[in-house]
Amino acid sequence: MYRLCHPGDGEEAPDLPHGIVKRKRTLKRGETLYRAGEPFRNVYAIRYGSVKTSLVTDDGRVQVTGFHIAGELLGLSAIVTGRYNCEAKALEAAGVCEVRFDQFGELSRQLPSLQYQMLQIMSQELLHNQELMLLLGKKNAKERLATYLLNLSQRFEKRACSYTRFNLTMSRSDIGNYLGLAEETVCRIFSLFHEEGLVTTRSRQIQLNDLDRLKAIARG
Amino acid sequence: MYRLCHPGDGEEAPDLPHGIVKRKRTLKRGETLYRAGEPFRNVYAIRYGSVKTSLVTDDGRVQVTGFHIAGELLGLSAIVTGRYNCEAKALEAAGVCEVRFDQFGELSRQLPSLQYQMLQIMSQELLHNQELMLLLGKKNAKERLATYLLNLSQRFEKRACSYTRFNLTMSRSDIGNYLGLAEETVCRIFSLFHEEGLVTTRSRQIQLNDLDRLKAIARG
DNA sequence: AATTAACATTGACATATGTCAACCATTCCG
DNA sequence: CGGAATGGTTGACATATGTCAATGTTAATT
Repeated sequence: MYRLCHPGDGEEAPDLPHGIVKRKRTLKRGETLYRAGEPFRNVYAIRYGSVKTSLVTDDGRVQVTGFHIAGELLGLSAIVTGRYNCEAKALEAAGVCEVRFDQFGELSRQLPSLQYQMLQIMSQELLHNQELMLLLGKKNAKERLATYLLNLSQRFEKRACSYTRFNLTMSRSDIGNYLGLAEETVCRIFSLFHEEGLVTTRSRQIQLNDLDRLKAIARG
Repeated sequence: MYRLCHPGDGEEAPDLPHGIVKRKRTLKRGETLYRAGEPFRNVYAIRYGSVKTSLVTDDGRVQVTGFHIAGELLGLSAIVTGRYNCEAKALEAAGVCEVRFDQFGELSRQLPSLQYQMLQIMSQELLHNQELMLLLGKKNAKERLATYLLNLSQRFEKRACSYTRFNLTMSRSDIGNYLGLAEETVCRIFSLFHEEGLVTTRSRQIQLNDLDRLKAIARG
């Protein structure tokens, strides 16, 4: 499978012409990659670390729209308006490849598979969004959190990371915000899952002890 | 702007080679265009009428994921898996252009703008999904319904239809389902808006009497 | 290492919205 | 046209989750 940028420890990805097209960039925890309203120039492939994206409404409410980890692509929803509609912020030290979008047309003539790949990525994101709609529209708090944990788990699995034990780089408040729940509700459900032996949490470290039961909960 | 298929009364769109690439199809009210799990072969451009898409969970819960009107494109989230993940059903008599997806690669070599167009459309959809996340995650019932009505209004406006007076082709139950609300709640809010003179409803006909105030409500 | 700030947890209580039920209005179809 | 089916409305009441507040814990900073 074609990759815009290989996630990993920092070796240069061989797929694209060097230099012009992509540029590496590192972010400290809390640093902003782009803000809502800024002109759209680049998409970003995450090499390592994690990034959250969020929208702000006129009246100041915030909606976290996603958490993104190594191998994922950021900024695609900005294509249509030419401006980023959300802001992207590093949740921990992170590295990204900056890919200039205005060179995409050119690039995909040289590399026809890129076009196909792009459709795949965007389609994947649409699919994910639909699952999220289901979560936000129809699931209760337990189901939401279980679904969330399993989704993270799967994404780590794809990236050859441990999928039963990982670090939640986002705060409870971020999780709640993303899932349409209050921070306190997230805490309570974590405690509940902990009591029932489903997960073991120590601060932001989490271990999933019973994937099957979690799946059953996620389904309802 | 390039169009896959011109919405309207049925004249053949001149943009694409006839025949091979696209085929017209008409649907009666309630008829299914595709079902979840079916192999993905086509995307569909709606020429007239309206279509709803919905997901079903293992335990039988349904989530309406969208309502689609003339000029909009259906099926893009199926690209990545090769199967439709939701089902699409006509809300009223409708006409669509069927566009074979396996000819897209070929086609966009002939018509380079198509590729660009495709990115635009998908990006637009991602953007819309994010607004929906905000709605489902952060807005209360009144805000949701106001947002919904305004969104429909805007889409009709783009298509040169009346944007203050239109027909809701979907049931209250569908609207509620889509917005993460009970059918009864939707009814109550409609009644409330009606009492306050914001809208005039007679069954499924609706007239928006005060867009500005609706906008204020939608924002919170 | 001590101090401070940010984050997490838990309890008590409030409330928006869901659920259940009865009834009314439209639309569909023979 | 009439009767049945589907869809819409309203009320009474239940409840999941939010809000507010107090306290504990972890991480950042000097």
